[in-house]
Amino acid sequence: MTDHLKRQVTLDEVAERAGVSRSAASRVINNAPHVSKAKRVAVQRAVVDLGYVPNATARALATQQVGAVVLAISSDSPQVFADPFFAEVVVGISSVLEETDLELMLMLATSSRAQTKLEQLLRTRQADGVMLMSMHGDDPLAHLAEKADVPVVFGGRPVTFEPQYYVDADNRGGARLATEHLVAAGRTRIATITGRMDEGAGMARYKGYQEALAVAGLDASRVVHGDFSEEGGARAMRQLLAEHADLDAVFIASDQMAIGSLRVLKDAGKAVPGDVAIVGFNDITSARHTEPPLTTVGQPIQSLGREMARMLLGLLAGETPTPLILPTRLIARAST
Amino acid sequence: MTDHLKRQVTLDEVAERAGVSRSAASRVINNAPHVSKAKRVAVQRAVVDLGYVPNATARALATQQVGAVVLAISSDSPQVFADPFFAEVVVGISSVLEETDLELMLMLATSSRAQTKLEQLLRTRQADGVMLMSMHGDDPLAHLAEKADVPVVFGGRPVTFEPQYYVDADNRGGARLATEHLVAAGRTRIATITGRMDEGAGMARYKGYQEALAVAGLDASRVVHGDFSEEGGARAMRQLLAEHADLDAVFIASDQMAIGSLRVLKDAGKAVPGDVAIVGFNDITSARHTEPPLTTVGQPIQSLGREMARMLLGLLAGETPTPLILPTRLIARAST
DNA sequence: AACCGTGCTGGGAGCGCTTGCAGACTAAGC
DNA sequence: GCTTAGTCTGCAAGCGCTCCCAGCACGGTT
Repeated sequence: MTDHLKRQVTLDEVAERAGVSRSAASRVINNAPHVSKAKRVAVQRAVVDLGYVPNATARALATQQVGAVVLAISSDSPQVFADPFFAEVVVGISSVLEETDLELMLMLATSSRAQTKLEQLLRTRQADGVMLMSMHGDDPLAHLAEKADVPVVFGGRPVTFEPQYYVDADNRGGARLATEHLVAAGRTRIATITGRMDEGAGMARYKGYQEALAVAGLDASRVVHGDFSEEGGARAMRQLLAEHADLDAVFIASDQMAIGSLRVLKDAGKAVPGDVAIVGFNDITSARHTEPPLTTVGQPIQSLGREMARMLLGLLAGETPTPLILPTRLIARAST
Repeated sequence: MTDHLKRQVTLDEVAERAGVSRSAASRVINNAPHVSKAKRVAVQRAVVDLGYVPNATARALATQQVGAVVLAISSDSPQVFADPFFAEVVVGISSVLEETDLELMLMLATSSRAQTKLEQLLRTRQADGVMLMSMHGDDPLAHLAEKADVPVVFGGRPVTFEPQYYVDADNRGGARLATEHLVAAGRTRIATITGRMDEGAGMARYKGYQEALAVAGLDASRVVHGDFSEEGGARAMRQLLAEHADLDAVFIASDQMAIGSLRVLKDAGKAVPGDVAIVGFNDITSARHTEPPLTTVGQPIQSLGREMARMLLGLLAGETPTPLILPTRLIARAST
């Protein structure tokens, strides 16, 4: 703690040094009109001489704009955020925010204390806008957000309703792609391990699977519900094997679960893709390094973040953006 | 954009409804002394009746405290942040911040614009404190931070100097552990693929390797410098194989590089760990899923974040914390 | 010569909150 | 009963900035 006290340079000092009024100085800082060339230059000089930087707080108070948006992750477990997924989203968001004067605040609303904070935020305009990723089913926050006092864009869609503004990945389309891929490979007894059915992504991927099989005229009853986790995937695969010993392929709603499944399959002496073909979802880094490398569905995660930010910016600018669904694509590797 | 306009409830309204002065109301909000029980209760009632939430901006202006700290990642590439490492750090940080009234702001200082922003932040107290992770060598920001106008704690140490407040993982110790493990396994021609030598972690891990071999009286000249990336690891391994065909083990400064190396080793027909034993660093998730699963050094990443936040909190409270070095540990798997 | 833009200019009133301070009031202490 | 200390209480002065507004100067119209 050196000299945290040497007071900040204020607008008044700048004005004085430049020999103009505070109002005039303010105008040139925000380069507003109605300032003569001469004064404008004088102020600019003073600014660099003094090393003036506007006080964001004071400005915020005066303009009633915070100058910051928040990315809120509402979830029941703090660990979800450890998922690299979010790191990527953040990179996307931050890449577009970087070109604005907005700061990014992060809220991991996992404890009830944090949830309350988020709620208040939504009500009381402590941020100019929020990007909300709500992970579990009927999150009350999600509803609250819809009628919030501040613009909200959703990342992903809750299961229970369709928010007004959101950007989502085409989970259903991706799942269909994956399943069709299995069909095209000649598999006929195609099972699925779903994600959590109280999450939008889990539900959508399951629907995609059903659609593809319906089109192909195949049986879509080999279903076990998982939870997106590796351990859950292993469990689900054991159950699948027990209940549907005849399966020759399975579409698994996340790579993590696929990895768990692979282990079980190996222990059970099933060859992949010989006996059973596997396709996962997400294209996490690990998917390239499994044995065999995992065929999976990739989604443009950074774009997701980028588009969320852009949409929010649009909202802040008074536009009325339309929801966005980002394409997913099949990445064929050795597990099919 | 519904009715973002219904004005906020202010302290004055609370005071009026409670029949007290604004000062009194303020005191109970901040539960300061010198308020009679009766008025205290009255104000509290008014607060809930009105749904009052203090305006953070106004408070910040009055108290000269922002109520937020920032996590800044200074780097030349935006992609570094995509590393799950940071997601974990953030989880740690946010878990301790959650119990305070501080918000977390994120700055990925990757463009020069963002760098400038960070610089100003450091000078002008736009945050109450900052946690800085500076990735590349002689980052001018790092020096700037040391004499900043606001408390700064470093995550990891720059190569060029030792900051006053930091928390770091015991990279050197971990590397020593890893190398000793190789020695203990009877390997004698132990090479290393280092990380970037302009990063603290890269340097420290290299030193640890050297130390261990010195103690064991073994040759420490089988060295190739990598860059922490998977591709770089592959490249380095090819070079290593070409220059030191006799090696029987290699300590690789990151799991990513180890993964790249594994591929090269396989192509070269070398068995792991039969012909050459491998140990990585970081214990990323993928490390469990390589073929064979990777022996590696794990570091307590969430703790790193947690301790950074705690240290910053201490600083804000006027304490003078001492730097912290977190232990790393060897995780033995099948590659050794 | 009276009149009307048009573009600058600075004064000053906020934005919502904290806090030093002086006054009022209460409870002891002698 | 009067001082002394102690506890409330509200006034008012900020925190640093924005922005409305009235005032002014200047040049061009009638």
